[in-house]
Amino acid sequence: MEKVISHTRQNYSTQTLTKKLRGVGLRATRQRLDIGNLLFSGKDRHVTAESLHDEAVAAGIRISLATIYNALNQFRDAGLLREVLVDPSRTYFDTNTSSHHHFFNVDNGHLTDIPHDEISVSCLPTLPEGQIIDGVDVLIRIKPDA
Amino acid sequence: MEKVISHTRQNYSTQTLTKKLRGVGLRATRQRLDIGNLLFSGKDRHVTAESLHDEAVAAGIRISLATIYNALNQFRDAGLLREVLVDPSRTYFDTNTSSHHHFFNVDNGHLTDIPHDEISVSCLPTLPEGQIIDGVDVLIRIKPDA
DNA sequence: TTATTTGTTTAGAATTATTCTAAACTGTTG
DNA sequence: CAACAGTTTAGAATAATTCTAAACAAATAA
Repeated sequence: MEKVISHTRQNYSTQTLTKKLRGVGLRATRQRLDIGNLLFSGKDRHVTAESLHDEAVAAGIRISLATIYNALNQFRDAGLLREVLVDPSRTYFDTNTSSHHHFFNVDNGHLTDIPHDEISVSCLPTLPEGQIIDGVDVLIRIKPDA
Repeated sequence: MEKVISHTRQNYSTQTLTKKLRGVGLRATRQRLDIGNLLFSGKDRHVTAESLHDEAVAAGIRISLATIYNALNQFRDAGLLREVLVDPSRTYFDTNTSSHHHFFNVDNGHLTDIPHDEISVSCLPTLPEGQIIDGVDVLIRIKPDA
């Protein structure tokens, strides 16, 4: 029986990712590197724990669903991901953490970013006593014409 | 053993409520009248299935949690309530169905309305091909100052 | 009014997303 | 490399919500 040495997946530099994780106080474990690789390699993405797990499994990555949940929550807490509210029945995460908003296609559940310069909120409202703004979310629900 | 005739709760006219329900194709059952009474009697409200059930029980209303879920979903589908996205772990309903937005206090979970004239979204963004707007939600998350 | 039909309620089971537990394991630091 | 603290994991636990199917009540027909 031979031991198979899995060759390193490395679209996004492992070194860069490691720094990113260490920078927010997380150890660069194999699992976090693997999913970080899936999340941060290319363009911005929107995932759920389940969808990311499916993708990892399809890519031959050995990782439990619980670890995906842990990592997504840690990444969010660390500011590496942003949680987006679109559907009360599941949680979506966005790799784009910059200030921007979303289109949510109610017909097929697809979520897309609205560049921050394409929308603006005139925030006149008086905040309740002693409160400050933690964040602003704009969600534009869209559906097929007619 | 005497039969107790429960006297009618009637802050909000039962007749008006009955019309409201019939108007959207729902039978005016005792349970729907009772919770309609809780929801539409006074000022605008924000509830969850659980919170409304607790309130009903406290008011001596006999109604199961499943019925609350059914009714809230039916009321929402009928346009009598509006679902508000604030917390992926539970669903909130707003009795104010007019166009308006929300403050969500992340510290204590309280939800308050922002009058529609106190905020505006400059909606320049180009919609994806063949799509139209179904609705726009603005959520301003607030927290205690420092 | 009574009978029939169809919609509604309900308890409890089932489902689903998510978190917890505690044991095995692995980065990291000295 | 030793030791510790952080991490992963399978599986159990939890919590919100929906489902099931039997009892019941509102609307309608007769």
